[in-house]
Amino acid sequence: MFLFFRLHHLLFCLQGVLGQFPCKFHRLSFNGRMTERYNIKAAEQKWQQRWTDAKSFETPREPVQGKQKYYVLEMFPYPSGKIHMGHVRNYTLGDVIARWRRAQGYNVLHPMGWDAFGLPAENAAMENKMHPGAWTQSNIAHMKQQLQQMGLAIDWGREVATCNVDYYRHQQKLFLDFLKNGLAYRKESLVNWDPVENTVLANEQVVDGKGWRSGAPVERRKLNQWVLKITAYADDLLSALQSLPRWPEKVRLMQENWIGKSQGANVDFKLSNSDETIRVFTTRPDTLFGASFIGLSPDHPISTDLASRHSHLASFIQQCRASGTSEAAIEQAEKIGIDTGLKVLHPFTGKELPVWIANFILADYGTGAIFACPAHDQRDLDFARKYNLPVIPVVLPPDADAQTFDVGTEAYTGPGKIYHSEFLDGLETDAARVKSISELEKRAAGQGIEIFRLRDWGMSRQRYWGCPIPVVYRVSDGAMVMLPENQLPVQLPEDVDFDAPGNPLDRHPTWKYTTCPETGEPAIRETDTMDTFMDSSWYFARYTDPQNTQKAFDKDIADYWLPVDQYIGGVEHAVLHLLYSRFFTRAMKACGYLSVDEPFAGLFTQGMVTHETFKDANGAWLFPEQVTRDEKGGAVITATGQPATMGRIEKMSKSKKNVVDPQNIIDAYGADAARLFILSDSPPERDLEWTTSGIDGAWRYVNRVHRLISISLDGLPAQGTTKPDAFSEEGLKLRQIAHRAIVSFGNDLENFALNKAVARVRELTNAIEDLNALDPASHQKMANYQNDAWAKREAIEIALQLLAPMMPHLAEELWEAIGNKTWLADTAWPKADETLLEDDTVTVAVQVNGKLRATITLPKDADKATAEAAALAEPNVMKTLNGAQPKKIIIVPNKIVNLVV
RNA sequence: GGCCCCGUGGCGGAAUGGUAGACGCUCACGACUUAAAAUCGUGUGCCCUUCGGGCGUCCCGGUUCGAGUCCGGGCGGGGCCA
Repeated sequence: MFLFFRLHHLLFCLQGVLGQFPCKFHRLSFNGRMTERYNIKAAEQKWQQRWTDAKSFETPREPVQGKQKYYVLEMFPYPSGKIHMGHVRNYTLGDVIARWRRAQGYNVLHPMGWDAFGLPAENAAMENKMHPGAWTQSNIAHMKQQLQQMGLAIDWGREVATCNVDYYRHQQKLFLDFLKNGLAYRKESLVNWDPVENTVLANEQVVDGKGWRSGAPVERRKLNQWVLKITAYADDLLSALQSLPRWPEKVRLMQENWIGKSQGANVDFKLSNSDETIRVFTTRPDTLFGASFIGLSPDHPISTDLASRHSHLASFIQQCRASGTSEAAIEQAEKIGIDTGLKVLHPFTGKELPVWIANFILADYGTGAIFACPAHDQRDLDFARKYNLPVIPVVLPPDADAQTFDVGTEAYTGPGKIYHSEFLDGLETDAARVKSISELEKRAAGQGIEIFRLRDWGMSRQRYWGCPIPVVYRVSDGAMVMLPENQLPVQLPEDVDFDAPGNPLDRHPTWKYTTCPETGEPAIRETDTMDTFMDSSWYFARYTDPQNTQKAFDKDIADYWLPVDQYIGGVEHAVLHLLYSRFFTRAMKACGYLSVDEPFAGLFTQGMVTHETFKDANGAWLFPEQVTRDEKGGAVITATGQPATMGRIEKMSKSKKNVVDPQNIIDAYGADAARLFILSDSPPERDLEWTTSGIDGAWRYVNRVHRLISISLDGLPAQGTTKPDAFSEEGLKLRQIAHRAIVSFGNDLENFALNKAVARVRELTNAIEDLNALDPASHQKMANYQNDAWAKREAIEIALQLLAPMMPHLAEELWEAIGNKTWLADTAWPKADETLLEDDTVTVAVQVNGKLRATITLPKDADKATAEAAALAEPNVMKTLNGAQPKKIIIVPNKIVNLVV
């Protein structure tokens, strides 16, 4: 694994491990001075220990008076075993913000914990014969130690793990409160059922209609499920997105699409041989005259009823259930249907329409029934063509001719003029919708309605490793009974086996048998557990008061800290986790837990960490360290000399073998270098390509800064020395660069442009090097040169303060080395001196016809006449003008002079 | 198919409508070294013979004194929803 690291890194590790390992790199001679080389390992450990011992980043439980609060949160990790580069990026971003806000004087909350329930622990239990709890706890211990090695400014005193009873007991109480407030209910609903694993699968766990692990064809099954009433907030969750300006537009849009509000109408079609009606939902009431048949979902009550009497319908419905329940699965499946023989009457024309059962109609969207207008809906058209049903165009596209317009195999779904539609004729589609609805309402045959794509949240999982649902079912009458608070928590039993498929709780010999809290009669526990998304839907609130044993959290404390000021995580949670958390916050408010509406005021979604991929001649993936690059950019397999093909640059993943283990990086380069590289190359919202040369560059910078400051120590004035009145030209320049860096660095952080912030601080250290590199003889000829040491100290202090959020260990170490007694972690953010931000002179570009011909130096805010005269006097400008008189002269003060000829 | 985002040197990326390429990576040359590594210095968009000039931000068109940036139409890549 370590082969790909260069030799010097290896030696460096050894030096760290063995302490005073005699190594010729250990001491370097520079400018005749012996300089200690930076011992990364020792320094990082030293400061981590100091911060821990001093509880530097622990936040008091009670609100701090006189300070504004700032809650920084990164999405907590699943304890899979060890951290990956995505974690490094996520937690480094958050740490920079937390340390920076802290230095700015905010009362910062920056906690960490573990999303610790979930399926992988059960899989591990099956494979390794290890209890899910033990597996999880040991993963947590290892990952915590890894995160601590990163030097994160985290309040570890607030650590939570969702699998601990201390945490999930409150979740059970929360669930009961939701239940009492009508926000949770039991519902028979369709699920993806894996017949081999005997469990429900989430849609994303169904791949090509088969269970992702068992490979068995998934069935649609009706099951009693616990459901959370997220749809009660559908409208609010949608409209409140506008109150979240600090969320990425992209995420708000994705949630908007997910909630999927549509305006439409319910239309009642009367059956021709009875008084019963079929209610359909449509978003296109303007196309009602184009209706050619009625379609029912296979799970519509009428379908079920008919199937009980007609075996050919029953077997058709059975066939439909063989595919998954997701919209994508239904969309991709071939459209099939069957004529029921029933007829309905069109509410406007009175004409008879046939009723079909079709597999592409969703049971729980709208009413589970549609009217089909094949001319203007692609799915309806495909279906109509297949079964030879009529296609009646009623919307004329803007450029089409009514006589010749014909629908072939492509439905026209755009706007246009209505025709073939009696009283709607001549109207535009939008107006026709309105008119059609009012006409339906007039005839009591329907009404306008808004519906949402968002469904209630089915949260039952037939799993062991999740939060138990605190209800029981009385055996005598089957009644569901909530457990009273004094019988909480319902703890998971420890003695479970994973030898058989299905839910170990369900087959546990004793756990599920209990008594009814109301009557004392025998009762059976709910053996489903909660979806792990519930665990992560309120952890941000628990962090505000994590040690509270009485309740989930104190209301006043949660109200003080929430909403989270800056939440950071991957865009893959743009919909589910973030939407669930927004729902939970509203539900918790409804139950009196807190007073805020939105959990996350600011959201930042980071890009992925990617890496190049390699394959051998047989197409098998290769680890990057198995491959050597040649000069021409090709690659060969190091061991065999066979050529390797370079694949795309992709997200790091074990399956493609393009992973770099952060542990190896921290061991070889140190946490600061890893943090710096992950911040420097790409804007945080974009994908970052991990490269060896990139981390090498960051490592070089760590050592370079250390060297720079080590060699600058001679002649540096003591900390707190009074500022001299005047500096040399060079000294003044350095001061200006330093103070401008404070401003631009701050702006960059405000905008999350951390790559630019890194560039700014590098400019500053480059400028300090420039001053050091000045030839002493010429420097000493400058006025006031002896005061430049003060300017240098100031610049170094500012540089270290700006570096501190990114490379905290190095910054602390050097801060101490220049004689500071207090720590950077406790030092206030520097303030820029206004007088140093602006120059007396400015460089102005001179253009002729928009093309740059010269640059001139002018006093700041010079008047236009001066600028014009200076521009015209430039030799190169005179040459280009060649005697011609400018027709027009545009002067933007301090920026540009444009001569138009 | 609809909606959204993105296209800038060899590479990652900078540029409130105002000097395109900050900062870094790569590479080349030089210094130091017996040598190498490390480090330091110089150069590095393309083209022309230099001073200097020409061309350059995916393509085509537009607005503007001035467009990487704004508008319209393409092409290419990605995301979400179908």
